[in-house]
Amino acid sequence: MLEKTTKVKATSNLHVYIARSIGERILGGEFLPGEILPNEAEWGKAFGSSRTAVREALKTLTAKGLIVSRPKIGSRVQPKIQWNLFDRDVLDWHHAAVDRQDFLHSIQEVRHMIEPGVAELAALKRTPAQLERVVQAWNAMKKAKKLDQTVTADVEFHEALMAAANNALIVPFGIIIEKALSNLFDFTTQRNDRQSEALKLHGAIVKAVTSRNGPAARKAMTVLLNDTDRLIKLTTKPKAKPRPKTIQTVDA
Amino acid sequence: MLEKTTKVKATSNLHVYIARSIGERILGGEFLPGEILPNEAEWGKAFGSSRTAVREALKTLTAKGLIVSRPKIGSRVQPKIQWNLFDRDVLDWHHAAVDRQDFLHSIQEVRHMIEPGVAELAALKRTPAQLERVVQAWNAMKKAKKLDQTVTADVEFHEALMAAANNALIVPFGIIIEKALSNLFDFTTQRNDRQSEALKLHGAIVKAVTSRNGPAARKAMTVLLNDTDRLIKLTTKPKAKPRPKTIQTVDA
DNA sequence: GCAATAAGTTTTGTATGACAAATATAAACA
DNA sequence: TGTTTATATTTGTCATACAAAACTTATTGC
Repeated sequence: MLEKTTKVKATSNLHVYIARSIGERILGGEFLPGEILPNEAEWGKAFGSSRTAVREALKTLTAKGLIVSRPKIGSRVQPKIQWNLFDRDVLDWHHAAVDRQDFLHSIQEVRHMIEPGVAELAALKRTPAQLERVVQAWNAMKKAKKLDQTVTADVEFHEALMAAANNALIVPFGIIIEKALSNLFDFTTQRNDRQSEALKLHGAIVKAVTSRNGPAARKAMTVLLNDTDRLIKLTTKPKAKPRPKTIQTVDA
Repeated sequence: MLEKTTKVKATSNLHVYIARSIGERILGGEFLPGEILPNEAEWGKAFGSSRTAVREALKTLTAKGLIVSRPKIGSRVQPKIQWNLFDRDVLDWHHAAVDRQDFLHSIQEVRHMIEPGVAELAALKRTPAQLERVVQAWNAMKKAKKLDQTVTADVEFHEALMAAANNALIVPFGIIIEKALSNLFDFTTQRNDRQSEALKLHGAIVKAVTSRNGPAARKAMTVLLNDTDRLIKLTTKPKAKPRPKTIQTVDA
């Protein structure tokens, strides 16, 4: 089968490459939960590698919750509930397997749950240093010339906010934000007009966090997210699908 | 306190044991972000194991975002932002390293962000089968005789709700819920009086989800979480702090 | 002197072969 | 029929060797 050489990232590590290859196939639905993968020797033959490299790859997949291995049984794909979708790799593999707009929609739903609360907590619990980081990210957004600089600063802004919320369990969400914004980036290369609007909305958050106004921070974040929703809807307007009719995978 | 025998888990797998040992030490702060771990040969000597087993353990830690390895450099502890705290193992290791009440507090903060939204989405997007699962979990809560049955059913209830929200990115939160409730379990072995109250609050969620009433579901979940907060405060009453002064997150 | 280049060193990465341990399945037995 | 015992398969662990990467130091050329 023809592997696409594009975007392969020239992985210097064989076991990383193997892990990604198998991981993508699991996330892509080729191996369903409950099914047994080919055994290690077979993978080795398939990749032209040693069993050692295969095993290290499988340990990676195990660590991410995708499979479990047992002697005599082999490696079985775990139920989806075990999958670590908040893992950067798993998220990438998942992303490659689902419709882009559905993916963005899922992300925005989660952001709407998390980020207003994050903004509020940040406003209430931030330290001066944490505020400073948020402010600097905002300044970077203002100064940004190219779009990728804007995206980088934008991601930093949201991650700084999360750090300012002073809750370790919130930090992992940064990955979601990053994914969302870098995806949006691809959509919006030509819509620089949105820039100033987005800047203003971020500014409202900065102001609220600075003045320790929790409810205002929450509200400002909600406004920003609504604006992002609008942007997504604009740039990815559906054409052929009168009824989206997204069939959701029902878990057992 | 009498540990349940399952807690030790008598890991039959050496590399799992090694991964946990090193993982706990990283989460415990013994190896700080940016620092280099001992090399693979040294670990092997320390554990009396082969380099192979150590390497598989390190691949596990790498997959969970704790370290990165490079030739000639060694394995370096990643910045915390890379750590997959939503991973069951990492969460356990983290849990072992922080104050229990702080941990529960962090979890509840996140639950307050996520779960009202989950309940609302579930009410709006659930399928009949998904509702059925929620209802059955609730029935199991009613029927439960022993406390551990209650906890199991409670976890199932919240996970069923998450599944009913029909957003793949929400599923990983189940781990957080599980952790919170099993922790609460240890606290509340003697407070069976709470049971009927909790049941009623869960019932309100069932009703709202059944009637597809999003806002009511959101509200009912918030009420339940506030009750849980109260329970935590009761069972872990602070001694030196006369005024807890916990800032309650208010939903819009 | 100093920059570019080469050599050396350390650590992870990969390969190979062997055997141990676990466990589902089949066979033997009471 | 139900229980125990073999057996085959697959992962788990070990030991050893060499390749590849990347930092450090020495050498070379100007």
